[in-house]
Order: sequence, then structure tokens, then C-alpha cells
Amino acid sequence: MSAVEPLSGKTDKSRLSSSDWEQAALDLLAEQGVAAVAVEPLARRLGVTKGSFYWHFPSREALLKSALELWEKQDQEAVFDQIDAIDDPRERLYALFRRTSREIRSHVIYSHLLKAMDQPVVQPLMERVSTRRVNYLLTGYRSLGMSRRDAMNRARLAYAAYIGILQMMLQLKTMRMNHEEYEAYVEHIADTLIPAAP
Amino acid sequence: MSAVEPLSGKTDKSRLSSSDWEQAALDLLAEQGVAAVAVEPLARRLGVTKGSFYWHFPSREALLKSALELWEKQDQEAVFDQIDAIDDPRERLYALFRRTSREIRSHVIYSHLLKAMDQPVVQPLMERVSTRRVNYLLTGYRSLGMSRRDAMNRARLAYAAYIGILQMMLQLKTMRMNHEEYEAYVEHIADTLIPAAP
DNA sequence: GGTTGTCAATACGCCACCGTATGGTGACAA
DNA sequence: TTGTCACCATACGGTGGCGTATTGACAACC
Repeated sequence: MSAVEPLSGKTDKSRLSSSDWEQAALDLLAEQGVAAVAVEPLARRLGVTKGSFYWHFPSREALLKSALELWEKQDQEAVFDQIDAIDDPRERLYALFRRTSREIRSHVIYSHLLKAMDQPVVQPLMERVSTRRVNYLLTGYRSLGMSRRDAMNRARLAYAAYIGILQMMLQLKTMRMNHEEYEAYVEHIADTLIPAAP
Repeated sequence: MSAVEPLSGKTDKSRLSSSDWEQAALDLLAEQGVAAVAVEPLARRLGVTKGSFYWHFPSREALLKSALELWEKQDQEAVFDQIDAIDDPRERLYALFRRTSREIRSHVIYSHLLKAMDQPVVQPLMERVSTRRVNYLLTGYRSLGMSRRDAMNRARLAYAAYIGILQMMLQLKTMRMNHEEYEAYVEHIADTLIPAAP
């Protein structure tokens, strides 16, 4: 943090910083889920021993917390901040659907976190992120003229579909589609869940 | 199995059969997920030691497999077999949505299994169950006159919504609703995902 | 050139679980 | 009454993770 750190990126620099650990934790999380984010495996992957880890973090939980907060920030920027630029509400919803369908890594992590909601570090974060997203959908539908009640139900339905699709695509190999099939599927979803123009 | 076993149900009988272990495994699974189905905790709960367990089963995995096959059978009977009685295809779909929204335990287990798809015992089972269900939806939509492509996409969407709602209701406490709100939500879903009568 | 601060290795104790080996016990049958 | 078999207890070794304590290496700075 304090040093200038010539923009080497992340290649082997034989000394690690705490953000190196966070980065590696997110990588492992995306690949194998929350349970895989363990101290000793991480250390092995980074080519050191856990003696190093416990200098940077007091516990595994602390690392997880930091890494997840990092993800939350990146995720926010990746999708929602960009879509706010669009003015027309219907177009904004369509863009949200399409764009979300293309983002990968952030949603892979979200999906893994969904499976680990029993853990105390994960649960509040997911509550935050999820309600924020549903509320985003809610205001989207409201600005399309839907009643509060309908907009809420539709937002919940759309978000449930999002969660479900994540599972289907990432877990159920039988259900995977090729590219064009997937594109058509996303369009079908948008057409079904976004009310037609008046 | 061989003995007559006076229909005592399941109260303490101080000697256990393998189906007692399966039953207890399903209970624990419904309560705490796949990871919690471990030999020693199970034995503790049943008031014996694992010396007993390894007489009935060769391994933890074998128990899991048996228990899951039991669940698959029960689940099949619980919902789908009953709905087939309904003749009108639109009514059958509505009934499927409503009935599914009321079934609890079986879906709780499904939700837990969804989180454990990385495990070799779970994965093929879930592929089976899920494709079976999606195909059920598919034929439902087809018999409503939808094109093969549309029906497939709609079936996938409906099933994705099912999965997502499971997660939202069971994991995201923020999103829980009271009874009437939930009923209205289910109706909204059905109205949105089942095309209107011609 | 010694001191300090930063990162890392080693070694340890702890816990929870898996699976094995072996011996015990009670009910029921011969 | 005595076996036998079905079920269970006990004790053990192995694995994989967490966290602590102690010492080591190396660079920066004075």
C-alpha cells in the first residue's frame, strides 16, 4: 500500500501483500467455491506457507470478509453503474438483462456465495447485494408504469429467474446451451418479463 | 426388512435398521444440508456410535446414495404423479405451480442438493431430476400450442424461476413474505408464465 | 554496519471427520 | 442351554484443516 510498487501487475514478486491474498482468494472462490478458500491450500497455491498468511490476516474469516467486500465493490461498478446512463426505462431493463447475461466472473462468484449463505460472513453481504438488485429492478418496473405491487412481484420473479439461470448454466451440465440458443433464450426471457410497450 | 416390525413407526427401538439411517440422513439433510450428513454426527443423533453405522453401510457415500434415491422416489410421488390426473393442460400447469408452491420438505432438500452439485453422488441425481421436471414443463407448454422452441424456453424460464424462488425464500431472509403476499406472488408468476387462454 | 520492520518457514497442538479392527451383548433358535 | 447372528462399543490410525509461537531472512534506513 505505502510503497510505490512499479506497476508489475501481479507476477511473482516473492513478497506478498494482503491484497495479493485477497486476489488469490477471489480466484479460488470463483473456481471452487467458498469452502475452497482455506488458508493452507491458498498458501500452497501462492508458493508460501501459512506462516505468511497469519502475518497479513488474523484469521481465515478476516480474509474472506476482505475479499468479499472487494468483490462487492467490483460487482457494483461492473454492471449497475454503467446501465444508469440509459434514459428510456424499457431500454434500461433490456440492457440490464442482456448485459447481465454476458457478465461471467462476478456471477460465478455470486452463485458460489449463494451456496454458502449459512456462513456468517457471507449471509449479510448477500442480503445487501440481493435486496439492492431487486430494488433496482423494482424501480425499473415502476418507471414503466406498473403498480407497486405488480412491480414488486415482477422484480422478484425476474431476480428469481436470474438466480435460477445461474444454477442451471453453472451446475446442471445437461441444460447448457450453445451460444445462439442462449441468446434466443435471453431474448425470450426479456420479452416475457418486460411488459410490452403501450 | 425381514421381520414384521409392529408398526411402531420410528420410536426408539434400541436396534436400528439401515432404513433408519437413511431416514435420519434425510432429516439431517433437510435441516442442515449435505455436508452435515456425516457419520459421527448421525450416530450421535441416533444415540449409537459409528460402530453401528459401518455394519449397515460400507461408507458415508453409500448412505448418501441410498438416502437420495429414497428422496427421489418420494418426490416423484409427492407432486408429479398426482397432477397427471388433471386433463386440461392450462389447469394442469396452474395446478403444478400452486402445488409446488406448497410442498415444502422435498424442495428444501432439493435446494440443499443444489448447493452440493460438485459432489459425485449428488450430481447425476440432480441432472436426472431436473431434466425430468423441465421436460414435464416442456410437454405442458407444448400441449398449450406453443412452438417447440418457445415451449422449451418457457419451460427453462419457469424452472429457473422455481430454483430462484427456492433460494430467495430459504436463504434470503430479507425477501421472505407473509402468507397472503406469497400467495399473490405465486399467482403473479402463474399469470406471467402461463400464456393467456386464446 | 547495525537496527528495525516486514514477510516467511518450521513446528506444534487442537479439532472434526473417515474408515478399520476387534471384541462384546442380547435375542432367538436349535 | 448353548450357539449364532445381528447389532453395537471401543480404540486406533489417518487426513485436512485452523491457529500459535518461535525463529529466520532480507531490505531499508540511520
